[in-house]
Amino acid sequence: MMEPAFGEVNQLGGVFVNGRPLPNAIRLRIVELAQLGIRPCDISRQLRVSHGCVSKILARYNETGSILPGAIGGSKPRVTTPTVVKHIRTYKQRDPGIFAWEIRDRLLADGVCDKYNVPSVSSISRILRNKIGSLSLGQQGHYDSSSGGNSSKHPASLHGAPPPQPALTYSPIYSYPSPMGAHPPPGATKVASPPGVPAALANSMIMATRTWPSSHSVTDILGIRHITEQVGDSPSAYTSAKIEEWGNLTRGTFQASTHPAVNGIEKTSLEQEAKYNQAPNGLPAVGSFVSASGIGSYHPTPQVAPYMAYGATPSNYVAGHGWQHAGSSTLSPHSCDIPTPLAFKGMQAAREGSHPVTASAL
DNA sequence: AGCGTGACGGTTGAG
DNA sequence: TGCTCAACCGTCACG
Repeated sequence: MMEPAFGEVNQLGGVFVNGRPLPNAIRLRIVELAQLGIRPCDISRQLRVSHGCVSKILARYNETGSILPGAIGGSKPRVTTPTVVKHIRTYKQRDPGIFAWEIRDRLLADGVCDKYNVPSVSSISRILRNKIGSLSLGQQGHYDSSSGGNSSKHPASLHGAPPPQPALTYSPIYSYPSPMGAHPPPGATKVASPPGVPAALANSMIMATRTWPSSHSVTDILGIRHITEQVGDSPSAYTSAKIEEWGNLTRGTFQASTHPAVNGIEKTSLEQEAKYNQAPNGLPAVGSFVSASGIGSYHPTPQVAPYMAYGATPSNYVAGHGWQHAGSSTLSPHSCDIPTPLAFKGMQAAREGSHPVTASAL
């Protein structure tokens, strides 16, 4: 339903899909530009992304070190897991007169829960009443403690500080078991490694961004250069491009810099993209298109079409980066005729100063 | 002019 | 299987 179809155009002429996050390519770009010293307002204009969004993405990046969007959809993990209930029951059995708030304290003290997932007093009361009280406190079916499988994403990763070390029960939820957990962000300059922030995620993104100085920089990673070429003129091209993009970009981004980067972590993001990738709208064309280009290409061929608005815009910029600047560029309705020169100069300068990004893309 | 913020209309996905 | 609902999204407009 409601497939992204064509997206909408914002006041700046940029294309976006209401309700959906901006492609990682653009998110990454925003951060990258910001790191180059470009002002948010200029970034906003150049990428044709609302300043509110730029602001938000940068703020989040500064806070979490991740450029990825938060987990969308789903439900919050339940705090009253079987394990918790089991403990509550135990407490109650040992001390029938125990108060809910005491149980709460004990759950914390015993490490069954941490402050982030400890049930509220009222929840505990409810448990006592519904699950335990009526059970006559007798041992009865033990809940299988592993239910935790609730593989959900949890919001905490992005904003809330996730529990330092979540109760086991939640490990799958709160602490993204990151294989990378071991090696903290090498270059994690800014990421204060937010507690619990999916280290992997942070890492990955960080790396993605931090590594960019390499020849494989963003441009490449993002494969933005294809923007112009891919964009057909037909609507379908437009669409497909968009969809495709979701599938590739990240993949490319992540893989490019950090291997396992992706695991689990931003499952959300990835999955989402995967989803997109699957041509939800059933456009055959899209599907094939996507997969075709998306498959395996390390540097995905990115078709950032819908957002070309941003890609196409600064032709100079584009050209400068070896993007296939198809002169005309323009593909979409709103492609961009909007001149956005200034900032780019600065940016370019900045870039050139540090590292030529050009070539890699080839 | 630039930026932070909240309302708004939208999508997503676990339960 | 379909629905609910709370999470997130980006844009827009206001201050």
